[in-house]
Amino acid sequence: MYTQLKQFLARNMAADEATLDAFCQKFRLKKTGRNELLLSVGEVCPYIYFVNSGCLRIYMMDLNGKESTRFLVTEGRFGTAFPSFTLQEPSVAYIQSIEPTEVLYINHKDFKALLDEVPGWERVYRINLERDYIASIKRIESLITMDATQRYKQLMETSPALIQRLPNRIIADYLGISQETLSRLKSKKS
Amino acid sequence: MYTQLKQFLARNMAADEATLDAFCQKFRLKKTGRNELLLSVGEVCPYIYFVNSGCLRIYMMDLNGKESTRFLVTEGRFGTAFPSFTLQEPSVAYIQSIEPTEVLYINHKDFKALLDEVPGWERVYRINLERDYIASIKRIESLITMDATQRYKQLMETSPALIQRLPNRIIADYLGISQETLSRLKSKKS
DNA sequence: GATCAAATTTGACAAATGTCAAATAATTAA
DNA sequence: TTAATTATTTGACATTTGTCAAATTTGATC
Repeated sequence: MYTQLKQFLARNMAADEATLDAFCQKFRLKKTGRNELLLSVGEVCPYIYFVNSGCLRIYMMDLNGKESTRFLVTEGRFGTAFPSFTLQEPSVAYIQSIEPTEVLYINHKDFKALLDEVPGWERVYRINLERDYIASIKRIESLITMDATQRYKQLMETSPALIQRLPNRIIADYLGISQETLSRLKSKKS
Repeated sequence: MYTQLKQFLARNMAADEATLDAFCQKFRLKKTGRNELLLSVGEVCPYIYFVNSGCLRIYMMDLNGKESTRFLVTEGRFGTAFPSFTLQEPSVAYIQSIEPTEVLYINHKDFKALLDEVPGWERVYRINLERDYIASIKRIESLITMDATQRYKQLMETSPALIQRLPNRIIADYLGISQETLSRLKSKKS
């Protein structure tokens, strides 16, 4: 149950088994089905999730019902409606399990406590924030410098598994394009 | 010289004057002119900057010479070519002072040392990372959900001072649109 | 203040992408 | 397996945005 979370920690943190266990025990397990909603717009996101298996999708919906995917979180990664969870304010995004998914979750108060109580965890968390922030900078760059074709091509190179795994519709609104445009890009490929 | 940096620290950190002084003394002062280049593509970014006055611009340039602005950093904020500085790898972006600018700067090694040596600093830095990351998430959202008109309107609401202060060209490539399109949006406004 | 350079605006047109509708294909659930 | 749902593709067209060129305005420098 905690195997992957421990691996995640051990990668960046020199901690003994007791510390790792104490850390992990703050998390609880949840299993969800396909297309299950974990958070709705307007709610304050209470949890941050660690994905053991499956895939979480954080997405927005506009007035016409058009969806846009902010993030996709697969095995071995933390994910949440980050602004809502961090600032404890109402979310503008939904969280959904696209596939049957197994997650570990912890509430905001306990998560903050971990930062105070577990030596080394604040550093590990900070380094992960840096990594996530860098990933978001690269995504911003691709959105302001590349057209749809280039963005799709880049995603194929960096995350081919995602493209195989997820429906077209979700890949499209992750890239910020319509599914029809994506469909045409895929066929027009040389 | 260190007034603003101390204020920045004091906002989130309970530290005595001696600690603040020790912290600040790791930074050196630099004054730049208009449109001066602080970092070029391909270089490993050695410094993170704290802007006392003026404005830094982190931007990219494509093969045709078209520029895109990744970030704008004004008074009282830290800024750098973040992926390059953090990972100490070659930068894909330039750093430029758009206006005559006064910055404090510190190299990567010393900056990392601060995280170990100054109690409370890692927390302050982590909280700022969270804030910057949240800002970048909101920017991604605006890029995948809004058209040019909406993005400009949003920028007018959140940062009217930036629009007044900076040339059209830079606002445009920060929004990911051409300057001609921006010019038309401004006149067509109802 | 005059001159030069840079920034902005405007027009005409081209290219990219979105929208809507329908047809087809694939997947899920009974 | 079949029926029902969901996903994907395709066509026709509308809309948005980009590109290039030129005119105009603004601002910097001597």
